[in-house]
Amino acid sequence: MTSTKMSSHTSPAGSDTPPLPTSIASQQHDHTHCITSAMTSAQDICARNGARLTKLREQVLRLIWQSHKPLGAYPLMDMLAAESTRRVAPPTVYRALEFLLEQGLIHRINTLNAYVGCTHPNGDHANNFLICEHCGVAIEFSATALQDRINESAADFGFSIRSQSIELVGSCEHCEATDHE
Amino acid sequence: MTSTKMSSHTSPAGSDTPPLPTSIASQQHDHTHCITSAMTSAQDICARNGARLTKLREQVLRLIWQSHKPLGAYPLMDMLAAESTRRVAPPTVYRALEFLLEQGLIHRINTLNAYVGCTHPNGDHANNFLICEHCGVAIEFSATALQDRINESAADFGFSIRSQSIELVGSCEHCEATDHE
DNA sequence: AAAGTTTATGTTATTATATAACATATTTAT
DNA sequence: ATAAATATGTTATATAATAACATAAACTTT
Repeated sequence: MTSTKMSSHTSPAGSDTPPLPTSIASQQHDHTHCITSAMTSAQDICARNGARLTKLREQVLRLIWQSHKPLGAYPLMDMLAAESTRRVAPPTVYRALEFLLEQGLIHRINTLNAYVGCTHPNGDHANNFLICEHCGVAIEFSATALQDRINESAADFGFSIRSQSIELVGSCEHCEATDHE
Repeated sequence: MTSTKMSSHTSPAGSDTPPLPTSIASQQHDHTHCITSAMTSAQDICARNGARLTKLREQVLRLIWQSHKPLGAYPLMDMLAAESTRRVAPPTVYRALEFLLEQGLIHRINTLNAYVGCTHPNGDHANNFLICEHCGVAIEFSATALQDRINESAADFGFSIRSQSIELVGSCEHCEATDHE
């Protein structure tokens, strides 16, 4: 059995999320790969949508992808300012975020008022997250059986879903194992 | 077949939510009953918890229960000010909200930054909502099958859930039927 | 009932998050 | 080259929430 980089990107049993590493939480994955893959994917998607991934937007996306921890708009603004000579104002950040949200390249985590890269911007884009209170990492996941129950619940009430937000806050495997008071 | 007040409080098939009227969305339910029942229930719960449901806290809860539409802290503040002679500052509101959240009497809707009365403060308190973009009503629901899939997804990742937020945004049955552009 | 303790509320200031409105620059289309 | 559309810059402001400290009300102990 040969070990490759991709071999660390396995899914837990029962989950539909295919390329999404459990090990994101344990910081043991090839994150450089995450970034380059996200940037390439972003270019493809924007090209396909006839949307312009400008220098600024690309820079914002790259900064968000520095980690799997949702990043607030103001910290992001500071990072942009640090990489630039001129000052950066809120609308600059929020417009880039708006664009990236529209293109499905990032998600907004409502419980944190923060933004994180979408790990499967091509597929379902289901917007389901496991958010660790200890390390700050947000793990995106999808599961057909879960989505079926969601759709069922909505149908029971005659409700039409336009967008959904499922955010489970707690402790990831790594942090649960580690000692945290 | 005799028609009673409670008869309107039926649940859709497949849902576990027992006393929760579909008709909340269509504004055809006995809302006075919602309020009085919520206030009585609140008193019981606080008494049981040894928590003090003060005049202010009760007033805030009553104001939140004026409708099934999540209410922002600042609108709530204005309503409090309108009912009083003195001015009301944010901490007054937020402390009352914090108390009511702790007692499980209200929920915070993250996608709206707003607060709504909990329609089953005794039971699961699952924090699942259908939020209508058109009329603003938030319908709380619970479903065992859904919760099972949620727990399953978390377990797949070795994740321990401390709190969860499921918010489905779209159109309620009534608004979907009605003409809205 | 008086004194001490805890809990709740009042008050002022500030932090955090996000958007409105308008100006300038850049890119795309004609 | 010009016009139109799109993106970014800039200033001001709206909206949401909390920190820090002062006062008041409620319970507790004697």
